[in-house]
Amino acid sequence: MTAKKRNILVTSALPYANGDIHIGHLVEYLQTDIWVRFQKLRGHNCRYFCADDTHGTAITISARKKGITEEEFIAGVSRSHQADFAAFGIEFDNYGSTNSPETRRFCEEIWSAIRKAGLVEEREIKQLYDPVAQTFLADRFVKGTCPKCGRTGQYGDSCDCGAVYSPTDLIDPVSTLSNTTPELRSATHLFVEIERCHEFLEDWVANSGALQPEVVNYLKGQFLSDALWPWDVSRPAPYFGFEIPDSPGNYWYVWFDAPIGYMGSTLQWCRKSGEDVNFWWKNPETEIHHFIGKDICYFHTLFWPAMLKSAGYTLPTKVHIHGFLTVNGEKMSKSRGTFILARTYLNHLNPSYLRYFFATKTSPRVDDLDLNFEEMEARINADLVGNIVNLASRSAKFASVTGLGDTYPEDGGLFRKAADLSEEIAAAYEERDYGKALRYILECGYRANKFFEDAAPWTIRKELEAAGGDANPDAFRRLQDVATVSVNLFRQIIVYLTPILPDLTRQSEELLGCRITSWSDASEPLLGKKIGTYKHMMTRVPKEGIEAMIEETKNLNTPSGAEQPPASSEEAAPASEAAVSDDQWKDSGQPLLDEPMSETITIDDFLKVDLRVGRIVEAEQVAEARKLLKLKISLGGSETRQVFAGIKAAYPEPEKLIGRLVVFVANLQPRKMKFGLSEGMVVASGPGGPDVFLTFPDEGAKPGMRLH
RNA sequence: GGGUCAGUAGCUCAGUCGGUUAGAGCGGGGGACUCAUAAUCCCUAGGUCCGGGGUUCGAGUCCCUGCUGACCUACCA
Repeated sequence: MTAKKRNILVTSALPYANGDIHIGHLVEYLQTDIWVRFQKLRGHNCRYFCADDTHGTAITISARKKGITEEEFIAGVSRSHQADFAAFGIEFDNYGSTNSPETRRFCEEIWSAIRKAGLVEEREIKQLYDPVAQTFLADRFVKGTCPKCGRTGQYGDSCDCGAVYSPTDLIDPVSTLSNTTPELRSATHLFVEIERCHEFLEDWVANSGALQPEVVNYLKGQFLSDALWPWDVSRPAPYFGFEIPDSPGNYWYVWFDAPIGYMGSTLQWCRKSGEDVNFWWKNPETEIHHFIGKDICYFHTLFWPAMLKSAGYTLPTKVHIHGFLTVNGEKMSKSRGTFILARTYLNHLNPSYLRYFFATKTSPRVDDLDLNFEEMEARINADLVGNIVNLASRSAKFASVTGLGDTYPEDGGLFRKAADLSEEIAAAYEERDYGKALRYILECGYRANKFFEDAAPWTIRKELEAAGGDANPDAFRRLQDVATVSVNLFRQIIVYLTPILPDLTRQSEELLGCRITSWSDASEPLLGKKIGTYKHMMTRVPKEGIEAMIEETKNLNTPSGAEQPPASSEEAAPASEAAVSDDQWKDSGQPLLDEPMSETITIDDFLKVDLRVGRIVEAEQVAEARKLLKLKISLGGSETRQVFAGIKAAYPEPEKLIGRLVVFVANLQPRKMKFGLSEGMVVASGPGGPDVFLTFPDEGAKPGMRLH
């Protein structure tokens, strides 16, 4: 290892102060934390800074909903974020907030620099304004009818039909904040003419080495091949953020101050620790590493370097860009129970599992990363518990009897071999290729277990016992040798794993009676020590923990769940009364009890569902399917849809359905099923199985008619 | 429609500058052992390296083309 001590400043993207930390966030913070711990273990002067991203309209809205000020709101979120991070062992040197005097200081400095550089232009733009909520409306806060196809309930920027437009083009626009009609107002906005940095950016992107090759391609093809659009960095009051000093009534857009929050957080730490902020941000001898997700690549690879460059700050040494998290191969989903909050995870599973599993999946590429629970279980159980922790468990049992010898015994070159891997493993960590690092580390584990197996210390112990006490010093010596080797091989592995599993290191230190403070500890054997009694370091992944976590996530997200716990009982009460009421039909209240009413929706919500009268023109069994019938629904004219409906048990003779009219959900996203594409849904009631009852329109209805 | 990336054993992946019989872990099958959290160790399973062309003495590895998938983008990030 080179003796040169590097200065390394590291950041993770600032989490937005508008929601809880979930496992998707953790992909980034865990991989950054691992990288930082690695650099520190290598003896470098490394600091990790982060902060909450606290500005913008969304924060104001959330605070209002709770009836508190924005400052109160973000303070609460910050506490919760930091608690979650700490529980996962993510250690920042400073965790700040963009709503801080330190961040404001840098905003002002950088702003005046880009003003001076002639990058700022003013322009009038027309925008929808909500007079009730007293705010200008971003695209996603306006809904209305698409000017092209006439669909209702579309967002301000685009329609499901594919049309793209500006919110001012919407017919009957409605503010989603107040449900009132917004008015058109014009306002002055400030734009950064980033195109003036085009040449610099092109060069930096291509030649700095700061970006992954696929990112370079992406930026070149997607942005740098054309003129760069001016960047709108201001928002008119009221806006929760910092007022622009030379443009009263205007505020910096949240994305202007977010990356500057990195600097603000650094300064905060500098003030506490007596360091010079310029040593970290204006120093060619200091490296700056940003870890971000691919969604915010644009801001960090174009705007941010342009801002830094204009203000004379150090450009990023490396922007480490990672992909998104999927769960069981799909996007995280609230209803499937895979939109898992950090806290929910912590309620059921050991954070080390996730640290380890994410590490196995981490590569320097921008690829998405999949969390498959079965795979996670298998890898933790096999790699960590079976291979590595088990090595400690089995060797410590003997080592605690014999202690470690004073000289390192002959081990067939195993210790040497693992020590020789030191730089390769380090290189893999450095490149953020933790999966590769772990492959090397696990090899050490296999070799160590094999050594232990071949040496068979349990048979040596039997020799000892047969001889009775100390009567066989040779056997004792051999037993001590085996223990010394295997404990040391274990310790090497633990040194290498320390960035990923700091808790496991702590437990190992206790067992070994010796701290692990440096990467080079892996190259020096530990000798002449007593070894403590082994205590379990890690248990296998509890299946029920995973299930309970998913269950809890589902409950957090269903209307009848934790948010409104009394809902079902309250609503059930009147239904029970109905059951005993004296109406002539004597209908039971049971169905309503079985499936309580959903929460209230607006007419717009309802209109989203396009219900049509359809005629079943074909109906057939799907031989291999347990529950499905294949239907062809005509909507009149030549319009037909193929549908797979789970009604086989209720309608065992599909040919009897042919010709009948049904109510049909016509705009449901098509779904690929095992037997083909299902392009909608027929409406039916009942609990399922044989008790499914299709809904038939009254006489006179024609295929294609919409239900209102 | 344009772009980026990927497609290697049931699963997750490794395969450096093109070079000899394509690898690992998990899982499966068989065996051994008992120190250890049913963990460990040994043996084994045989995949047209997505398909098709081409370059080459030689291609999983380079070029072209097709297919499939993920993501981005579709004249406001």
